[in-house]
Amino acid sequence: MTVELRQLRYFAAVAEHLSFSRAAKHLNLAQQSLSQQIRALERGLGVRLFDRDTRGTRLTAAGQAFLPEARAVLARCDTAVLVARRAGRGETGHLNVAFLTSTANYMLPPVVRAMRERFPDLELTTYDVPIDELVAGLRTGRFDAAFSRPPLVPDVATRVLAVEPVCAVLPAGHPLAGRDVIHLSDLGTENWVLTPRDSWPPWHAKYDRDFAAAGFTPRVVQRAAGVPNLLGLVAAGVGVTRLARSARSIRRTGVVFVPLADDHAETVVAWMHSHEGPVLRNLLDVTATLTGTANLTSEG
Amino acid sequence: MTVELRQLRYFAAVAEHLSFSRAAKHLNLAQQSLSQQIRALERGLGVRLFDRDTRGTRLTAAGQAFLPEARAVLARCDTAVLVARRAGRGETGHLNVAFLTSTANYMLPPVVRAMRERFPDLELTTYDVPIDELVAGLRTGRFDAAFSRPPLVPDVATRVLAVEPVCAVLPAGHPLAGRDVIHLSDLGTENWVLTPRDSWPPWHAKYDRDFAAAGFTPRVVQRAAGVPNLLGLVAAGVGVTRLARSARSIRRTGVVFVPLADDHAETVVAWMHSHEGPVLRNLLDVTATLTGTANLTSEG
DNA sequence: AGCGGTTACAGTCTGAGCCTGTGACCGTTG
DNA sequence: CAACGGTCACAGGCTCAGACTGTAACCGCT
Repeated sequence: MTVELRQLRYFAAVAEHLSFSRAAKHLNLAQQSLSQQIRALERGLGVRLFDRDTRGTRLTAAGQAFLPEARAVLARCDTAVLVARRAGRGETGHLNVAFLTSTANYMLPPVVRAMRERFPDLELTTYDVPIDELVAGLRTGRFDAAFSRPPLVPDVATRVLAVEPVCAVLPAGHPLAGRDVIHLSDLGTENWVLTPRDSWPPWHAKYDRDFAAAGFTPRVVQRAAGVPNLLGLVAAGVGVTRLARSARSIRRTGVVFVPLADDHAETVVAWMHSHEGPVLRNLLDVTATLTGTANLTSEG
Repeated sequence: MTVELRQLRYFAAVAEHLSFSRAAKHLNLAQQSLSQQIRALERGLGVRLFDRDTRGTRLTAAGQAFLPEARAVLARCDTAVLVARRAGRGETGHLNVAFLTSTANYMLPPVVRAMRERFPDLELTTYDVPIDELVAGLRTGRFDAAFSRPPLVPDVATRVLAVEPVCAVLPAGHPLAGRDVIHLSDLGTENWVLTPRDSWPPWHAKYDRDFAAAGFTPRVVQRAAGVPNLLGLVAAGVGVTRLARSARSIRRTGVVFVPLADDHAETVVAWMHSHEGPVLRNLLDVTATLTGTANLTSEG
């Protein structure tokens, strides 16, 4: 037979009280049962741990050597249980989180700050990626979660965190730059700069529907990947574009953001239902808390 | 319910094989029993450790966190068992050993060397003490064992390790210095130097019997505690004395050792039966081995 | 001698740990 | 699409370990 933790607890109690009777009371056990368990432990080890007679109980030298060891085993097991329970609650472990480049500047700081405060022992790794890599990463499990615009694919779960106006982005000095709000149809005759069609087809499909509803097909004179590049082209007078208002913080010169009537952009947290675990649930809880207490898109 | 080592072993096996069926075979257990035990562990912890379906078994994040902890507990327990067993065999622990001053020079080196070789993890402390302190130390438990002349008291157990001639110790140039052997009665008219009567009464009682059997009462002109002091007095011509031959190594000038007919001195290991333990038994075994392989009194 | 305390032995009972049998599910094969 | 072989989990049964109570043996105190 092998040693069991129950026996180590019994042994440590007898060693502490130097009395089977008192230890048994402490353990809520009959003294006879305790005596039996200690004898079984001694038989199992092949070592006498206590000298005892009707006057009392004393540790043998082997018992004295074994006591700190037994206590260390018990303490180590308590630690193991704690580690398991904390991991089970998602308080420890690892989380890989992707940020769509255009949302990273205003989403990453509050999310990372809040997660570090709530779960200081959680290891959080963040990635700044374009949309196609983001969705692929979620699907393969490389990313546990992502902050993005809605990817518009059925297998990725999302929850909206923030909604903000979509703006026409015009070169400084543009005739419409001073308006409080304009309609997409007002830009039917402008040159446009947009991201590559293959950068994320579901989004371009939506753009096509939006322009058709406005009654025109945009004259795309240049394509560029990434919001900073689009902003540069607009500032250079190459064309206009359409972006969420929070993109204003990326470039502040040479461009003007004018809200488009009836158009909004959502920021979402995205994940795969099939890859859920306690750490991810904690992240979702934290982001739910964030949306109730702060205007996320104004930061950056 | 609390966690038991058996469950940790089962958990580690399933984690290693990533299969209940294979782990059960490895553990010589029915797969159904293993499944039950793991579920009981998960209920006890309140944490799911494995994801499983008909395709296979995978560790959850909590399971991954728990695995090294579980293995550490099992390893720590193996260590505890080893510590207990080694202590039970007397391979570790502490031993306090006293040496009668006059036997230390030739007994201490081989005893300490042999014990250190046989039990490198045993902590050995040696003391150089006079006979009264030596016996008192055995009785109180301060010393676990002692090397000495026979203390001639009934409650101290002894085992003879060596026997050597007893010699008359004469000043250099003494008329009897050139003899091969003399009788105690030859020294009836000499001045004598001896240790104080109260240094160890049982020994002086024996000295009295020895002198009476030789037919005289020694004229003790000086008393001195300790063999080196006695030798100095003999060298100074103050008187003669009687010592074991091994005392020759303490002082080599001004004195001559002439064997006394029919007189021998024993060197013993001494201990209290009521204070026995595995470490002491090991020491006794080691000393028994020493006496069979070396002439102890010739060293020093 | 009686009492109160200690630990250990003996007999009994209950439930935990193991067994076997089998169900439900999944992937592969013919 | 049915049969097969593999997986893990449920159900029922059996044995014995761990708990109980009762009591013996021993020791120190009064």
